[in-house]
Parts: sequence; C-alpha cells; structure tokens
Amino acid sequence: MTKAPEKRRSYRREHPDKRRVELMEATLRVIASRGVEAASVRAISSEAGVTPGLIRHYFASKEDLVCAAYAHHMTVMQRASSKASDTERGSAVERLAEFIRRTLSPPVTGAQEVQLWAAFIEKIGREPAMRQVHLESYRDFRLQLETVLRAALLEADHTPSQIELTRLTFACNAVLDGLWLESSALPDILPTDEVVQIGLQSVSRLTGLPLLNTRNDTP
Amino acid sequence: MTKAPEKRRSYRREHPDKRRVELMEATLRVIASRGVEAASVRAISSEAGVTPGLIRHYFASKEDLVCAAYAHHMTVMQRASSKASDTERGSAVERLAEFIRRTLSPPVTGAQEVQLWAAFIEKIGREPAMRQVHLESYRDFRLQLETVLRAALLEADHTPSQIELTRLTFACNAVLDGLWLESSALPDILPTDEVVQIGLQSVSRLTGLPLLNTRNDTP
DNA sequence: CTCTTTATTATACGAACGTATAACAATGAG
DNA sequence: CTCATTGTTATACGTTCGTATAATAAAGAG
Repeated sequence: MTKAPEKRRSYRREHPDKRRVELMEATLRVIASRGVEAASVRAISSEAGVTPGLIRHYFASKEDLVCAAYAHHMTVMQRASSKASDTERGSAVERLAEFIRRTLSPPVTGAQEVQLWAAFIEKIGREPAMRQVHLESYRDFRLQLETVLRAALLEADHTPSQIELTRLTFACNAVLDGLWLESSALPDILPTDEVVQIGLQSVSRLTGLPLLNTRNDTP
Repeated sequence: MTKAPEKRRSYRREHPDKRRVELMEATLRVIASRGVEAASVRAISSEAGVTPGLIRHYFASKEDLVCAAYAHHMTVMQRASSKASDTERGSAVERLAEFIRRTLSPPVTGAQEVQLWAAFIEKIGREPAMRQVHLESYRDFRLQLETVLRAALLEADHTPSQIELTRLTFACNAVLDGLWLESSALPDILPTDEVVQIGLQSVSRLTGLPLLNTRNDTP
C-alpha cells in the first residue's frame, strides 16, 4: 500500500517581521501556559497556526527562537513599564508609588508570568545569548528605577551620592523582585492589595520617602 | 546475525533509603550543572552510577523523582540554615546579621543554585505535588526568619504586633530573596561583600535595628 | 498574463526520550 | 550450604523530539 501525498493546506503569506513576532509570541504563550518542557517546535508552530518547518525558515534553531522570544518579551515589558512612569503628571513621589503599585499588581504579577520568567532564568547561566539578554534587560530596568528614585529624592531635598543611590536602587529592586515573586507564586497567601501595601511601606523605609498615602483617589 | 547478550556488570546492593537519596542528589547535581532539559532518566542514572531501570524501581515516574529531589533539597537547605541560627551564642541582633550574611554568601548564593531553584519554580504552577513542596518549604523558611526577627526586636525593647511582624517578615524575606537572586545571577555586577552590605543596611532600615557593625571579627 | 521569488507546507530521518518487562545476582535468613 | 527475596541490569517498545530537504503555492514584477 503506497502512501498518498497529503492535500496541501492553503495559507496566507505574511510580512516576515510580523511572522517573526507571531512565532515569538506563540513561544511565550506556550511556555507561560504549559511550561518549558511542553514548548516543542511542534507545539509552538501549532500555537502560531503554522507548520513546524516554518520555524526553521525564520530561526536557525529552537534555541535561537526561545532567546529571541525572551528579548522580545523583555522589550515589551520595559516599554509598558516606562510608559507608565513617563507620564509627567503628579509629583515624583507619586510616580514612584505608582511604579510600585504597577510592579506588584496584575498583569505584571501572575502565576504564568513567574513560570515564564523562571523558564528563562534557568537558562541564563548556561547559554551566553540568554545571559546577554538578561544582563541588558536587567540593567535597563534598574536604570529606570534609579531615575524615578533620584527624582523622588531630589524632590524631598535629599541629594544622595551616586554610591548611595546605586545601593538604594539595588535594595529597592530586590524588595520589589522578591515581593513580585512571592505574590505571583503564592497569590493566596500574599494577595495583591496586601503586597502593594508592604511594597510601599518597604520602599518608604528604605528611602525615607513618604509613600503610604499617595494613592491618587481622584483619577 | 543474532545479537549476543551483553555481559552483566557487577554491582553492589545498597540500602534502599541510601539509594533513594543518591538518586535524588544525582538529580540535583544534573539539573544544577547542566539544566533541567538535560536531566533525562539516562543522564541522572549515569550520574548516580546505576542503570536507568533502577530509577523506576524507586520512583513511580521521573516526575516523582524530581519532586522528591526538590523536597529533599529544601529539607537540607532548611536544616543547614536553621543550624546556623540555633546557636545561642551572641545577641539576637547578631544572630539576625549572621543569618543575612549566610543567606547572601556562597554556598547559598551561586549560579548553579539559582539554576536549580528556577528549574523547580517553573513547575510549581503546573504540578500540584511541586506546589505543595514549595508552599511548605517556603512557610518553614518564613517562620524561621520571623522567629529571628521577633527575638531581635524584643531585644531592642520593641514589641511588634503580630500583623506588623508578619508584614515585616514578608518584606525582609523579599529583600533577601531579591538580593540572593541578583547576586547569584549577576555575580560580576553584585559581588558578595557588596550584596551583604546592602542586605544588612536594607534589613536595618526595614526593622529599625542596628545591624551594620555587628560583624563578629573574633571568631 | 507570465515569470521569478520565496514564504510555506509536506515528509523524512536519526537520536533521545520515558516507560515496561524479564532475566540475573547480591544479600540475608534458615 | 541452600534457598528465597529483591535490588539491579539488560533490553525492547513506541513516541516525540529537533532538524533537514524538496515540493508547492502565494504574491509581486514585468
């Protein structure tokens, strides 16, 4: 019994840049929802609505795709986060508080976000390209936090030295990272409003700035 | 050409409990050094010096083995950590400072440790057994930190309410988690002595306790 | 309309995976 | 010394993996 060739399914040609992004975002969705071990070439291409071979047309290897998806994800997150603190309305302290609230609330927190994040972190020690993406995205985030912190401190007539500011940024970054992680991984134990309160109070004590009653109740 | 049966290699019978532990620790070593995707049944059994079939004799599935290895790892870490703060020598504040130093120095920090940790975290949202291990080990760690914090605060004549203490524990836990992560993933940017200083200063500001010059210089 | 380009599909291949099963041998009991 | 127990090995099976290659069709140029 000879095998009859399969009927070829119809398809649309997409702009290469758009297709690349679709494939990267399909990768992120599969890892976030079903984990990194389920993120096979076949599962990702199926999620994107294409056949597995197409991935090899856009990416030299699966490793390349995952790394590009990581970089894409970080760029999108960075853009969304900086848009929030770019709005010049309100005082610098209020912008800092808003930054903290956003960092510790959905959609930044969430079980799927931490699953995605952990999948990438697991690779950075072993794959240089992943490590590079991590280094750059992490530095960008830290610089952004440092800018907001500096503005808030200057506003309060406190001019820190660069060493003080760098250390303070690391500390605030750490407490936000840690709270984000705990709240995302244990949403029942540490719900959103509780973790936001803890985050505001913690950064308040670390910086000496009054952040606790800055909520903009008249939006 | 018929295949000749392989010569059977000699072996030693081990006590079942010991063999179980060996297999779990081999799992941890493989994940820590080569990543979770390299941790196949064959790689793990090879690391343990046995043949793949033996894993099925001790564990119902690979998933079971990984989960047991996670629980084992957390138990060992917990035991090592609590041994450090159980020593009654020194004031409570000094014990808290020592706790922070240990948490932010090798061998607790390290690229392999964070790789191992991330591999487990990636699974807790999807596998109930892994989630359970995470919940319990995390609660244990937090209770231990809470105990040290309470003692240090009482020693400084500060008696916090339970709600205050719980929140403070979450905050200190978060900053230690975040600093541990940053220092482990970016050892070049945040070396050990720097991160220890930041950790001491941060917990000092969060709690109001004087931790900065508590180093026991005469060990 | 025809031709060229290339995005996309279909198919195939070897390797590695997790798991299952039966034979074997190390050990302790009697 | 003999036997039963079971820890351990050897082997096999079907599946899925990442990758490679050739055929095909959609889209734009002339």
